[in-house]
Amino acid sequence: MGTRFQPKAATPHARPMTSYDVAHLAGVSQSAVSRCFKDGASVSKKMRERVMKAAAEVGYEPNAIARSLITRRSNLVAVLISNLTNLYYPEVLAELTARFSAVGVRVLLFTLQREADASNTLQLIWPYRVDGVIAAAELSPDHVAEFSRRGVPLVFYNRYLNGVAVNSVCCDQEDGARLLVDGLYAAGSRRFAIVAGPVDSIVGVERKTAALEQLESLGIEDVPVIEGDYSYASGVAAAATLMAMDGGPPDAVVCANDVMAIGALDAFRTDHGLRAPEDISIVGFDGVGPASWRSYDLTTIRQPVRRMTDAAVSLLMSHIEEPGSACEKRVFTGQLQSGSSARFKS
Amino acid sequence: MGTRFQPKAATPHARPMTSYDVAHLAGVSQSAVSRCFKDGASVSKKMRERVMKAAAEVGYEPNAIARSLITRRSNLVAVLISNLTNLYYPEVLAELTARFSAVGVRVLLFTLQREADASNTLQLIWPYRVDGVIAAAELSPDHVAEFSRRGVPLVFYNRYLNGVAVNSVCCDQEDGARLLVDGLYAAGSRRFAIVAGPVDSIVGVERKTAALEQLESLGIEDVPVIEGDYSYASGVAAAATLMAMDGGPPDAVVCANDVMAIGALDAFRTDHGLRAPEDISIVGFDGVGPASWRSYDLTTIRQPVRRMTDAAVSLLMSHIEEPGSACEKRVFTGQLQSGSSARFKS
DNA sequence: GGATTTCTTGCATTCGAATGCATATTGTGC
DNA sequence: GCACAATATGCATTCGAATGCAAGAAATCC
Repeated sequence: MGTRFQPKAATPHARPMTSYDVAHLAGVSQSAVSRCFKDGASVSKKMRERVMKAAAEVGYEPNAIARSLITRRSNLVAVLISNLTNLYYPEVLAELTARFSAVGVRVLLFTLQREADASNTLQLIWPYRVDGVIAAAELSPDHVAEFSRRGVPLVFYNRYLNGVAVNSVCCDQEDGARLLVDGLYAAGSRRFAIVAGPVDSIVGVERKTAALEQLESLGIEDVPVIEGDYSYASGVAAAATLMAMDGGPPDAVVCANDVMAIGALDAFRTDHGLRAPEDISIVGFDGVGPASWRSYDLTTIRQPVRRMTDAAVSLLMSHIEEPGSACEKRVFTGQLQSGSSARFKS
Repeated sequence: MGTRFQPKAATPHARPMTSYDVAHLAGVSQSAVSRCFKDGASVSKKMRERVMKAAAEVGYEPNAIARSLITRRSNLVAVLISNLTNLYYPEVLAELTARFSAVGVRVLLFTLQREADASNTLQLIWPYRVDGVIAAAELSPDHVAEFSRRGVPLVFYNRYLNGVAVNSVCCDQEDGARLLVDGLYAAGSRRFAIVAGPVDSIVGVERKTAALEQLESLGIEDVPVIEGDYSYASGVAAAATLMAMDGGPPDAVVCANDVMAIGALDAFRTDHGLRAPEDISIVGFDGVGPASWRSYDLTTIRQPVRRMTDAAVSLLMSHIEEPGSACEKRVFTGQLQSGSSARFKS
């Protein structure tokens, strides 16, 4: 077999231009180039023009890595999300990246398969010296302590830790749960059931607890609670469990999120022959897209994602600008979205 | 008003330890420390122990920024996604980040609101000297040329460019579309309609074109095509349009994605009183979660997301390791997922 | 016009880890 | 125990931009 000539790489892949290249071409010093790319720096108009012309000519872009090293500011934030498959999070993530983009910050994304991955994931984050972190995942108090020890600002999204000072942006779970319970009660429901989230989900527990308390204040007790995991399948399973209860199914089911509500609704109708809202009322929480689909038309609490992500970003940025400022919890009220999945009176 | 004492920042936020700190504590040189954190380097066992002990003691972690600067390897890849609200992408994104994580690579996420944002977004990416890019968004040939000029590996996910050499991982759209058409035809459907994706979506066009060609080969012509935008609402709208057609609605509707199929299905049933599959057969494409929900039970083509993301990651990594290797297009066959939304015979 | 202030600019150093080269140490063979 | 090889280590430099300091240029004032 004859030897073949190995063709050279198609392009020489000229390494990126540096400020020295630009400086050389423009006949000025490297520091001058650097200053031209920093606004507020002391540069004469003439200098700026010359440098910018040279920079454009060679296609120079400042190296963010080198800049980060000296300024100790990476302009990177990490976003931690526990399960992206939860229909609610993609919207949050899209909003977050858009808003961070707008303030010149790049997003490093980390998804956690299991909550236990948090420690490992944090180890991956530290070396990159991110300026801050948004966590839509469960972190332990120890984790939080590590953030403050390192001086890395942290903002929780729809979670927080009891008894630990943290920044957090939340939807008012209690208020939402009460609204839902009240509306169902006012429309005549008396036999309630709750499909809760997993016990390690703070918002899930809050929604459940608030609903139970509100029911109790209305004189309704011994409400059955089924634990789900926020998935469609667990909504379906919950419906089956509720159908098998002594005394028959409830007439109102409060679910800890929309997807379980949808699962339950589907199961009650398809598997068990019930009609909603005639035979059973079902409500959810979040206001995800599919909740508005004609087959479901769910009564739910729509979280104000825009305003919440807005708050999360500005909260994080302000802590980045002024390290050590006091922690803050910002709570937003969700909006009742009334559909035909429940007999409801607000 | 009296002046108040400004309390000092709660913690002094000791700046992160450096390799020099470790070296000093261990009584060795900085280079020794550096070598201990690089496997394959020539370090004695005794040295490694001493250094690791000192490192653990002060809580040292290598600074990835500094490392990137000297090695010219950021271990960062950018993932571009056009619309995260498309139900199909969150799963892709989660898989991608998990797989990149596994090979020690971090993901910078960029979401594009409008396709026109691509140029701007690329400008945000270059300064970070990412090692590579995965694009699930439309890029122009000029954009692609810029990648190769810069020597930055690029892998398209479910898109490509005609006549331009690019790396790409795709689901076999034609094959899937043919499968769907054949099954519908075999079950007796003769009056077809197509709900297509937007014209600037390559996969959408492929699915449509392949379906039309297959229909033609079966002797079915003049098939009405409605253009949608992949949203639920556009599926609903398409159903309305089809209902208003001369000669009544079709008996089989091939939709370019699941969400439009779901929208159409909902609309046909709820708004127009048709039953599926008795009166009308509807099929989708993607195999997203909601396609399997009881209310829909869609017949669709499930894209092998696991294998596709796997391929995308390894394709990108191999081009990072060996710059300039030849471009490759890897096509995966989707799997027919048969549901009750259509009369179907495979 | 000369003195003084205000801008501009360049020089030299810094950020923190990696690495080629030279030197020191250890190990091997006889 | 000696010569030589193999391995370990340190020194000095590098990556690319930012910045304190000092010197030079321009603007201001009287």
